[in-house]
Amino acid sequence: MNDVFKALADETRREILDTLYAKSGQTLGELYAPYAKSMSRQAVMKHLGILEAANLVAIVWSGREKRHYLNPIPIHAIQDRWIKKFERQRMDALAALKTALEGSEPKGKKHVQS
Amino acid sequence: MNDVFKALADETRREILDTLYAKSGQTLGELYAPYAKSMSRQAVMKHLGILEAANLVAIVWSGREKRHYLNPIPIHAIQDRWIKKFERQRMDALAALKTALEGSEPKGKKHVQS
DNA sequence: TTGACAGGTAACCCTTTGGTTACCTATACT
DNA sequence: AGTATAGGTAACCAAAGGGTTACCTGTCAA
Repeated sequence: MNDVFKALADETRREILDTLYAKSGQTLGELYAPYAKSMSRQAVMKHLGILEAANLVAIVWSGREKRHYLNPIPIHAIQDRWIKKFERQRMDALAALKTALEGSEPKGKKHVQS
Repeated sequence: MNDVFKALADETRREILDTLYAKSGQTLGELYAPYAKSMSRQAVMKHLGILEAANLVAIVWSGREKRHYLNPIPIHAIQDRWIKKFERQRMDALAALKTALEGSEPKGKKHVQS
């Protein structure tokens, strides 16, 4: 799961996933197009390689074309095994935070740092 | 939001959030304890600094002690503004992926790469 | 069969990151 | 007042990251 978090840490890679979300099965050439002015094809290839290694993208070759398919499973795994937990007690945590922030400056003995 | 993804990309930092989830309001010393054998207090401090910068953790000083509180909002934001979308069409994406994988090796003309 | 096209490999470069050590500051305790 | 305690700063380091350029390979179409 660490690979997935690492993969998602990069803006470009998240954009690529968004692009594949909009239309799965795109080739490297197609995925590269939007970045043609900002980075090399090889750079995009590296990003796709990382997404592939994290299993976020599955590859299907057809002839000389490589098609990229979004695999939603790892994202779901993160949602399910990690985020869900924090989501569950969100209000509790917020309440605790609020209380802590409130009770933190009486009588000048304690002080908060924004 | 990029800061949040970056912050979550590190295993240690995710562990720290887990620790704060279990018990919010811990001091640096307390949070450092589990890592005492594997890394320096300063290293843990840096991680906390990154979590703080990403607004995942809020600080309250009381005397010479620094209390760390989990802030669940950024995690919720990621869940809501990013993951939710993928979650929504999960089955569609999986179906498309499955179809692509199936239709990819007839007549030896096409081949799949695991 | 040859050339254009889709993609891959490798070496290299600079910056960021995660960690270290050494030393400093501020609060609390006695 | 003096010392232990909680935390902070700074300089430094090796490795990982994101990118580049140059060149190679495999497939399609004329």
